Amino acid sequence: MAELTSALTEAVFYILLSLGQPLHGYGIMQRAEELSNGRVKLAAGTLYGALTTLQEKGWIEPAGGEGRRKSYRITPAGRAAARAELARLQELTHNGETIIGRWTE
Amino acid sequence: MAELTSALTEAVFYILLSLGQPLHGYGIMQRAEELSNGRVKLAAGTLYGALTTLQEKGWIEPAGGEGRRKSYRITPAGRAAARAELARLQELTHNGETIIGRWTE
DNA sequence: ACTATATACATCGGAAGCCGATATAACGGA
DNA sequence: TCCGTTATATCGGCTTCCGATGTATATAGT
Repeated sequence: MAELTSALTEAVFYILLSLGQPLHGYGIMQRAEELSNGRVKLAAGTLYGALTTLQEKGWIEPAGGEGRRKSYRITPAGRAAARAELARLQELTHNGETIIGRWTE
Repeated sequence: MAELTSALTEAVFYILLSLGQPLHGYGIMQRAEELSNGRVKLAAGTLYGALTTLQEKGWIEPAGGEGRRKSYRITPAGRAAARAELARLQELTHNGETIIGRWTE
């Protein structure tokens, strides 16, 4: 019933955003940093752990791979999750702007 | 280092937003639910745990209390943290909108 | 007077997520 | 040859959240 658990972590959100096209794990790391203007640097443990749980949820799936690389692609369920998260963020941001905007100091 | 740990949790963000005026713990629970349009319901463990850690960080402080109630107020450091979090959320939302907007399906 | 509900604070164990360190290994350039 | 980059993976530790449980008072209905 927890509404908070339904929120995606920033790591997961950027992983999903990084998969506009199929990409391998290390590429996701770099793309997430690029998409966030250098702010989000995924630790290895975070990334590879998330890749496992995201596959279990059916939000990403293997997309082959060349050599050592393992590529992943986002699934329709993954896109839906990212869109739902965006809606949550928009509401949260709006609420924050409204409330903080009323602070006098 | 970790850019992700610098993010506030939704629970903490709403607790700070709830403290536009001094309020006691149980009141924060209700105010957070109200501010989020019923979406965020803080569990007791989450709330009272967070009140302790937020005091340790100096983001909130005791503000007296009538009878059983313990009131808290937000500190300048707490307001700064909330504003920084809002900026992060604005950037995150903007990035999400841009990238998801380019998805074809 | 009895009972139910709301108010109010607090702690506990479990689950999940993130981090940094560590390990392994192939590749390319100096 | 040595080093930095690429690349995947696991581990222990820490923090945070949740739901359950416990305790206690206040209020309102019957």
